[in-house]
Amino acid sequence: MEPAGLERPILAVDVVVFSVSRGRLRVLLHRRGQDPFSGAPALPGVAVQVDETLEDAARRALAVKAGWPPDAPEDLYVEQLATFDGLYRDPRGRTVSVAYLGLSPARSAPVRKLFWELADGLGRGSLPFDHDRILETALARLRGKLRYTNIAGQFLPEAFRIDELQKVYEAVLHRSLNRTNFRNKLLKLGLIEQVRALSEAVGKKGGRPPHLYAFAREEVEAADRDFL
Amino acid sequence: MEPAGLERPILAVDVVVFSVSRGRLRVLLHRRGQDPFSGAPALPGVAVQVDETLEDAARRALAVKAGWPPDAPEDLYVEQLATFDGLYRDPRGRTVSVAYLGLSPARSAPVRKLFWELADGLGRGSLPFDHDRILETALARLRGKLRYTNIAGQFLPEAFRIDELQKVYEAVLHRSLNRTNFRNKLLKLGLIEQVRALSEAVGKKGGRPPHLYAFAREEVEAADRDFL
DNA sequence: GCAAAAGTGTTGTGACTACACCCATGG
DNA sequence: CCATGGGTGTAGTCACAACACTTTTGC
Repeated sequence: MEPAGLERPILAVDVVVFSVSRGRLRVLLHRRGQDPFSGAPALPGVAVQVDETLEDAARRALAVKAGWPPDAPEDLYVEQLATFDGLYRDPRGRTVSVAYLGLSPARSAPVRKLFWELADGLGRGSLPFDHDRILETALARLRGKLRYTNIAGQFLPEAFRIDELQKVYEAVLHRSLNRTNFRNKLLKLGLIEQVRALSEAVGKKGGRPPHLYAFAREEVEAADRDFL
Repeated sequence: MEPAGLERPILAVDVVVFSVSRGRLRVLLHRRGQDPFSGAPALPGVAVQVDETLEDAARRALAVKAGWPPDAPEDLYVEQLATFDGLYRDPRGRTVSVAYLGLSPARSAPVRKLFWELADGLGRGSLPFDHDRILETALARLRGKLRYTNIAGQFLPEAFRIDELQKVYEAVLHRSLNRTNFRNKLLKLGLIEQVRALSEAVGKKGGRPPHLYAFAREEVEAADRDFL
């Protein structure tokens, strides 16, 4: 019934990796090496091969296209975002792209260089294909999940100070939060718990030494808020 | 391993259409006509063609596989759910499937026959491929969106009584809700608004005639609840 | 009048906001 | 001892669950 041959859409993946450093939300982009849009910054992406999962393809895109360290992708947090269709145009033919959302803690300098500051311009007509829309969707998902999951832990080391966590939230949501209530809310929700007092006050100029906290072990989807 | 030639995954769509009738949540299934799993009930799905969008493919699957009326798919609400990978095995080779979630109001008898009651067994080892997991994901999405969007309107006609709406919520969430508070909450959220008093009391045996309500026009994503 | 269903009001509880205040450290 | 942050307490407001009560119909 169906026409045989190569009359099928090409399946690809694109990856949006966010990171927070120096109080700013940043996104991983690479400069395209081939046409179309050669030289333009874009989300890393590859065509999916028959013998790899979508998530594997996403990690491969980071290594092959963006120069991510070959060992590092393994422990990077990634989740599927959505599948994009229609706007895509490519000389190779019709392409459907499964987008992935990745979150990375601040890392070594060579990796940090891959990230671009998420300024107001980015994501509004500045990226090729439909990457603007993918980026927009990724940011919306990230902001949504901050509210009711422990996903922000992916931006930080195992143990962290509450003020570090608050900076992450403020960078992602792009507005300032009340210090006291931020603290109380996350603690009462059971999202984070105190680990131990900070012994090493690294390069502080004063002030009471903070405690260290960690996100609760389980992948908290924070108790589906009841509807009535 | 894989036959040479088509060294790319096959792209397919599967559709989960829910409906509520007689106080029960139901899902559209069809009996497969070909191997594998010939004769077993399954979600309707087709391979995506180069010249159609994913959503078009999803609507085509309903018409071709499930016998959905050819004119009706146009106004059926559908949204993309997620893309499934890995578990899928098919003689034609590696397949990646983009799942769609559809919501249908109660309709004519021939269409109603396509729906299966969502009993406790369904979705737990009873469907072929990874359709159990797709169904589970669809239900979770539907329940989530009930809480903060006007999506439930897709199950009902333009104007409806509040008790009808409550039955929809109860069927989907699978628990009973407090009549008074259900009413107050949806009204205060601004999700629904009164249209006019009901003139025709169709076959009622008594009681005060209800008002008619409608969902607020816009696709209310109900004001992103602020985080602090 | 009485049952039945729709619609309204009331009260207690708990969450969130916006503060003021106390604590522990470096210089 | 004071500047600098970390940590705790509190009062007002608002949303919400539970439930009693009133309204409007059919019979």
